[in-house]
Amino acid sequence: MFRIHNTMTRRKEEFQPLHEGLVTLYSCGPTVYDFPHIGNLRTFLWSDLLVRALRRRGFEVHNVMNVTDVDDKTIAGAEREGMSLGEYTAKYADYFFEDLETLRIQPAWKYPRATEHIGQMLDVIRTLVDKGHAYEQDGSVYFDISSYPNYGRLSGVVPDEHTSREFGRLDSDEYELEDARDFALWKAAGPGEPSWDSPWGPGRPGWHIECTAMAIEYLGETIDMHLGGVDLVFPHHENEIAQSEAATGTQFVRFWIHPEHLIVEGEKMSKSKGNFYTLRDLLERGYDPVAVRHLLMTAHYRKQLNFTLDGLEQSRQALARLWDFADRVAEVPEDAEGVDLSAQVHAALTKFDAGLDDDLNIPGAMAAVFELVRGVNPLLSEARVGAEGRQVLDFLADADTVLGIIDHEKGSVDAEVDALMAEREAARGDKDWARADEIRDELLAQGIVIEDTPTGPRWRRGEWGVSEPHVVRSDACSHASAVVVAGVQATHGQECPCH
RNA sequence: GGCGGCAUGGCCAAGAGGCUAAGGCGGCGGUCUGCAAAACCGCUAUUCACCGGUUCGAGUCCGGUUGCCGCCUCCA
Repeated sequence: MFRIHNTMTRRKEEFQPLHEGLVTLYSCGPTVYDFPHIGNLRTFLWSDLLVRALRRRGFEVHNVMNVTDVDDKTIAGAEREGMSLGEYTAKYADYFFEDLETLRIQPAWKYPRATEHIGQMLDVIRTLVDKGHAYEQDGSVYFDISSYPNYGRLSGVVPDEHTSREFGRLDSDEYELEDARDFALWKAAGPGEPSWDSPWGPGRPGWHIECTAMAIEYLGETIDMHLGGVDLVFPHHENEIAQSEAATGTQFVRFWIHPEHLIVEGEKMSKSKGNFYTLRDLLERGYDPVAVRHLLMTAHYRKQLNFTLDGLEQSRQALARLWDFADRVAEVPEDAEGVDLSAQVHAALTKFDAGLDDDLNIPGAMAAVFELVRGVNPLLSEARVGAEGRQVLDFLADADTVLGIIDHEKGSVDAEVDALMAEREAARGDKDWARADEIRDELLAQGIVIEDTPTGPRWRRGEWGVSEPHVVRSDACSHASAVVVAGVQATHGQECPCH
């Protein structure tokens, strides 16, 4: 039984989809005007984890994430970089998709672009005007909040004239509105701005209407889940509800899910504070993207995550433990005799599922994985794990369909390393410790750690997460050429001018 | 100013009133090892920001105080 917190009711509720076996999920996606920062990515990651958890529960999931490619920022950005709006947004959309892939975020079912759904938006706006929920003024169309009595139910925020005036919305708005709270569904084109034809003259859609139109287009008038960062609760999601339900006359969203923001070193992330990170920034510092993924999911989604470089280091160590464990289990010979592990694996699986089902408690689920690691590790050391180790590997693979952090490449060593290891074994046989240690040091310098176990020596990477050279795709950023070799921090430490 | 959220060991972080307060990282001691490494064991929170209250019983519920964060304005 899957339970999830619903912002509308402010409590955890048992989830069942409207249509048996199929979950419809709409997640607010990026506005493609800049590189995604780690805060953006955390929200997208939680959307990914939700989808993965639902799929593991046996549901088919139709998840849609919009790409906002027309608004004030994209228009201004295209102007600044001397590109067309289409070229400009395509460039940043590519960066967005690259980052998702780097973080092992599975592709959504659909990624609709706002500019490709202008017709559907105009349909909704026309319906709202016809039904008396919206009005035209000077070529723009506004939603009449007073026509929708339930406004404010999601956020608890009901702006009144006093609030609006205090924050200058009246002054800053060049239009004369009947009600200061009303928001734009359609904006009349300004000079030189990209525009589309409409019954009210050339213009472009307001931000809120895009989600309504595209959600209805792909998922229907009532969707099971809608996810977005907490900052979107008001006014974005509040406005979505108002315009959607006013247009369709039926419930728009059954479950509202809002991941909290992350903060950096205890403070809100902002460019002016110098604590603003993109994924690329972290990769250039030599961190493994999987460590970033791990760190972003260490705190429950409804709690703020304090993102620190020290935390990234902790994640790196935790992954090293996990990966080395998985390798050691995988290295057990097929025909080895061993003890029964089914009870331990079953306990881990039970606790793992309980975590996922309880409002997506990934930290709790992850604890189940580590408890199994601690339970099986001593058996490995004593060579008491046999063919039953397969159960452990199956569990890890199963858990990883949600977590997405366990799968990794161990890589291989070349013949020269093999030869050195053999030579070292021979030296040890002769009790030539000096030569044996010399070889071990030599391999260590190459980033390869040798461990002597009861069943013979084994090798592993010395610095999981920083030893692999990681080159950001050259077309993504011509300055990003950071290469980290064998656990040695990159010397390329300059800020990229393009960031 | 209005509204909302959070405060758990050195760090990160679970914990829908009641077994000895998960898990990860780090530190110290030990076992194992030719020495290491890894792994494991023990120690590192008689206590959950502070003050009251409800209850047989509260980290978990209520009120207050302090601190931090967020929304109210573009924002994941």
